[in-house]
Amino acid sequence: MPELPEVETTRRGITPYVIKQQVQNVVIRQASLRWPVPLNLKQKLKDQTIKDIQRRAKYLLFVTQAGHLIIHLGMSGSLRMVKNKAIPNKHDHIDIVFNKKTLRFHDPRRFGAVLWTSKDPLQHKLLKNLGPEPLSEEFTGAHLHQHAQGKKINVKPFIMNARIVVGVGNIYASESLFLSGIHPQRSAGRISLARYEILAENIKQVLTHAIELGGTTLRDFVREDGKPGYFANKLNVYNQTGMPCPICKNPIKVRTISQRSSFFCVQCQH
DNA sequence: ACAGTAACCTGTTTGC
DNA sequence: TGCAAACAGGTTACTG
Repeated sequence: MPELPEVETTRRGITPYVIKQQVQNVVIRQASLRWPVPLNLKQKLKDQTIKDIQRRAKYLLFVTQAGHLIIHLGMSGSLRMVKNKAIPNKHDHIDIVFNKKTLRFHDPRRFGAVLWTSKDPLQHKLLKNLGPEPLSEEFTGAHLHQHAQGKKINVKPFIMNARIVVGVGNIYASESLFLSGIHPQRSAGRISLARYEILAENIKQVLTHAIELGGTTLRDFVREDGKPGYFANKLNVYNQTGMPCPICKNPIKVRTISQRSSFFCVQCQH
């Protein structure tokens, strides 16, 4: 479900409710997620105070004195603040209970992850090989161009590779390629530096815009308060098969590239 | 090193 | 209408 804007929207939404709050209890109803939820999570988290919530790629990092709680939402995960007495629904796998409210992790497909580390979270196996944040100065067209040299992979899966740049998922990959006039199946190694500079800029723009609108709700993404994000109204090509291209009015096409649906305009993208 | 594919899991949509 | 196949916002792990 969530790409970077949805994870960032979640982070901003829940932060006011959990910052400086002490964990009263941890309830694990389902420990079988993408990786097993640590059996000692309750023991680690209980009585800890959440100092901050940071984000690296699509991982949320809950900072405490004793270590970091790492949460990834996978394809269908969401975090919501609920009343402490709220009765759990199906797929409400984990509760982090605070004094006033409860943070509830919901994830039907269970591709998400809830982990704990006492060490530097950035050195965690899942985080240490990640590429730059797309909204950082480190991420540039030159960065993309440099890493694309000699690569035959299609540019769409290339920009979705978290070792190259993090946070660009299936929606925003299609959207940023459209804005850049680049065909999703062009070989990554055969794109000029000038075009990569345009692409990097468009990735930043589209992610920033999506964050401002609270992310994209296609089916079940909800913010911490249960409301949707409004970027779905702004999509140019994603999920727009057959609709007129906003630029040339030709119908938008869909094609499977690297096992993912890709949406584009044959007229405007080369 | 790289490219392509299968896998993890459940719910919803699509097509016959 | 019913049933089965296809598909869904992510990422790792395996294959050749």
